[in-house]
Amino acid sequence: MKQKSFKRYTITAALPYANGPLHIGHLAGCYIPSDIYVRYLRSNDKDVAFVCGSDEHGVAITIKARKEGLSPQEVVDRYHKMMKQSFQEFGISFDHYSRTSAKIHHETASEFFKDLYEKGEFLEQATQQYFDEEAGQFLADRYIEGTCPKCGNEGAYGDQCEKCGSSLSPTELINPKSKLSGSTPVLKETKHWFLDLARYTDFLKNWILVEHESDWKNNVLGQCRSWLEAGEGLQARSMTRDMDWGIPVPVEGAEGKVLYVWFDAPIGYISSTKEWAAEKGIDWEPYWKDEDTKLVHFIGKDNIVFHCIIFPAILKTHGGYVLPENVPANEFLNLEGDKISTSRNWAVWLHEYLKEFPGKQDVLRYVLTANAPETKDNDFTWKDFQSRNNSELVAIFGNFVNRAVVLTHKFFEGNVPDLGELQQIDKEVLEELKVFPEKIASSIERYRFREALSFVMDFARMGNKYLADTEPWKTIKTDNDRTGTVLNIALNIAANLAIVTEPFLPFTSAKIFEMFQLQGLKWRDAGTHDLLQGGAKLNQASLLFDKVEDNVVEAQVNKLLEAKKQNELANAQVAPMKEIITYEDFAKLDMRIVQILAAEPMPKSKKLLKLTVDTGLGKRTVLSGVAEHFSPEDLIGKQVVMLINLAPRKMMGIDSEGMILMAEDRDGSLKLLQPHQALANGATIS
RNA sequence: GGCGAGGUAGCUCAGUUGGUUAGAGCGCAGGAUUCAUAACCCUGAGGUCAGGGGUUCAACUCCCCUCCUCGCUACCA
Repeated sequence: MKQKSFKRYTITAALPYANGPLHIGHLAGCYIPSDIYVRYLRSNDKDVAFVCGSDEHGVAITIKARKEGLSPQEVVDRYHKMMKQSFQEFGISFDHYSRTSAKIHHETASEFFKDLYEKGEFLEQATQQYFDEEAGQFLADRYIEGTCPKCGNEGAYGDQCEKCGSSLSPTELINPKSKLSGSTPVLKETKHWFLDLARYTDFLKNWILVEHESDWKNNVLGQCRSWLEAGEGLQARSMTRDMDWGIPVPVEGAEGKVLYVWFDAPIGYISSTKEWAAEKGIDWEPYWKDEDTKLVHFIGKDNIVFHCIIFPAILKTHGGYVLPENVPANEFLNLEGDKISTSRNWAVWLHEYLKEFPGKQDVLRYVLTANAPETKDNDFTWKDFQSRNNSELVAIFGNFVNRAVVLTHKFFEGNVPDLGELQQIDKEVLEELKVFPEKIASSIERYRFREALSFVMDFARMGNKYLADTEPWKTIKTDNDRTGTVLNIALNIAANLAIVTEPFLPFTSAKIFEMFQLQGLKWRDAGTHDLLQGGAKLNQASLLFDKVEDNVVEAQVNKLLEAKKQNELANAQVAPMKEIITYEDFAKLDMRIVQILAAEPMPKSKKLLKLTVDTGLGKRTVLSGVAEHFSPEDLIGKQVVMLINLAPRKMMGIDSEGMILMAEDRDGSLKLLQPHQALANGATIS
C-alpha cells in the first residue's frame, strides 16, 4: 500500500436516486461508513470536503412522474427534500448536499462533455431507435412495451422482460407499443456519442489490479476484474440518450438529447464541491486537482463499474483531476431474509424510523455498523436490532458510563475525585486506555468499521471489568482516596469513550460530553487520562440508551409482514385478457395429452430440462425451461398438456419439438396441467 | 454454463504474507456480585474450518476437482 500523507480529503457518498425515500440498505451501504470516516478525519483536524447530493436525472424518474401525473421536477423536488431532511436528522454530516438539477451541475457536466468531445474522445455512432411519431420523440427502452420474444409475456419492457427475466433490446420486442401515446413506434436513425472504454483497458488494469491490488477491497477488485477481463473486454458505452429530462448534450446537432445519467451523476460530486466552496468562499479546485488530495468514493456494490471504470476513465481523459485512492464499496443488506425492495415496499424507511424511534439515531447507526455488509451480503433483523441494543448498547456501554457517573454522584456529590496513588491494576488499565484509540483509528483508516466498532465495545467492557475488579462500592467504606482514584480513572475511560464513539454514535458522544461538561475534545486527546481532573463538576446522570421491548420489535415485524401482504394483493391482479381471436385461430392449435417418459437436466443449462414425451403419435424431444421449478423425478410418468404443432426450435444444439403447457401462480411458480383421470396419450383437447 | 463474491461454534462474524492447542460477540450452562436499566464480572460446554484430492516439515490459509448460497451473464416454443 502506498504510504502517503495527504493535505486534504474529498470524500463522496453515492448520490441517492431521487425516485423514492431512503432505507436502511442505503445507510448501511455507504452513508454510515462514509460518515464515520469523515467524522474521524474531522476529529483529527483534517481538511475534509464530504459531499453528496440527489441524483435526479434518468428515465426512471420520468416514468415515475408520468405514473403519478407529475412533472419530473416535482418528483425530484419531493424526494430531494425528503432525503436531505432525513440525512440531516440522522446525523450524516455532509459538508454539502446538492442536487443534479442544480444549474452549477448542468454547467459542470456540460463542460466535461464538451472537453471530451473536443478532444475527440467520443465515437459517434448512428443507430436505429424507436421513435414515437405521435409524441414526436425517441423512446427510451423503458418507454417501449411489447411481447417478449422469449416467453410471450405481453408486458415486456424494451430493456427487460420482468416475467422471464431476460434482458432485451427494444428491437427484439414483438408488437412494440409506445408507452407515451400507445402508437406503434417506428425505427428511425439517431446519433449518439460513445465512450470507447476499451481504450482505457490497459490503464485501468494497471491502476486497479496492480497498483491497488493490496489496498482495495476484495469484492471491489473482483468486480473490476470481472469487467476488465471478461470475454470481450470493455464495450463502448453511449454517454447520451434521446430524452428531454436531463442535461442537454452541449454540441451541435444534438437537439432532443441529454447526457446519460451515469455520465453526469459522478460529476455531481464535483458540482457539489464547487457549490460548497462558493458558499464558504474558498477555492474548490484543490479538492479535486491537487495531488495531495485523497479522494475516496463510498458506494454500494451496484455502483462499482461506474466509480472504478467509467468515472476514472472520464477524469483521466479530461486530465488535471485526481483519481480515487480507494472505493470501499459495501455489499448488500437484506431485510429479514429477503432482498430490500423499494417497489415491493420491503424496507425499513429512514423517515419512518426517525419518526417511530425518536432520539434513537445512534441505535440504528450502531446496528448497521456492527452488522455492515463489508465483505458479503448481510441480513438485518429486528431481533438482532433488539439484541444489540439491549445486550450491547444498554448492558455494556450505557451501563458502564452510568455506573461511573452514578457512583461519583453517590460518593463524591458529583465532583470528580482526585487521582491518587496508582496500583498495578490502574497502571494496566491506563496502558490499555492508551492503546484502544490507536487500534480503533487503525481499523477506521483501513475502512474496517465493524472491527473498529467492536474495539469500541471492548473498550467499554474494559471499563466494566475495571469497576468489577476494584469494587469502589466496597472501598468507599474504608478508603476514600482509593475510591476516588478508581472513579477518576473510570470517568476518564468514559470521557475517552465519548471521543472514540463520536464517529459512530455522535448523539451519544454529545450526551456524554454534556454530562461531563466537556467540549472541544478531539481524537488526539484520546488515550490520555486527564480529560477530567479532580474537582470538575459532573451534571446529573442520564441514561444513554433504553431497552427495546419485545412488543416494539414485534410491531415492526408485523408492519413488514403487513407490507408484504399488501404487496401480494397489489400484485395479485390477474393478467388482462388478450385480444379476441376467431375459432379458426384457436383451431390451429393442436394441443394433446401426452406422457413424459423421461426427463433429464440439460447439460450446461440452469433452466432447461430435456424431456422425452409420448404424444400418441410417437416420441418427441421437448426442451422446457422449468429446471428451476421441477426436478426430473417430479415429471417422469406424468400426463400433461402439450402443444404439438408448434414449429421446432433449436436450443443449445437440440431441436425442441413442441411446448409443454404450464400454469403460472402469483408467486411465479409453475404448476403442471394434468387430466383428472388417466387417458390415452395423444388425446385431443378442444 | 461463463465471470465474480462467499461457505469457519446454535446465531452474527474475525482469522492480515501457510507456523504451537482455530478466535470474538450474542445465545446456552454454571459461578461470583449488588455500584448499575435483573445490568456487570468470572468459568465452561460447543467447530472433520462445505466435501475430496494434491504441494509442504507444517494448510482455514497455496493448487486442482465437486457441492451449496448470492450478484452479473447466456439458454426458457
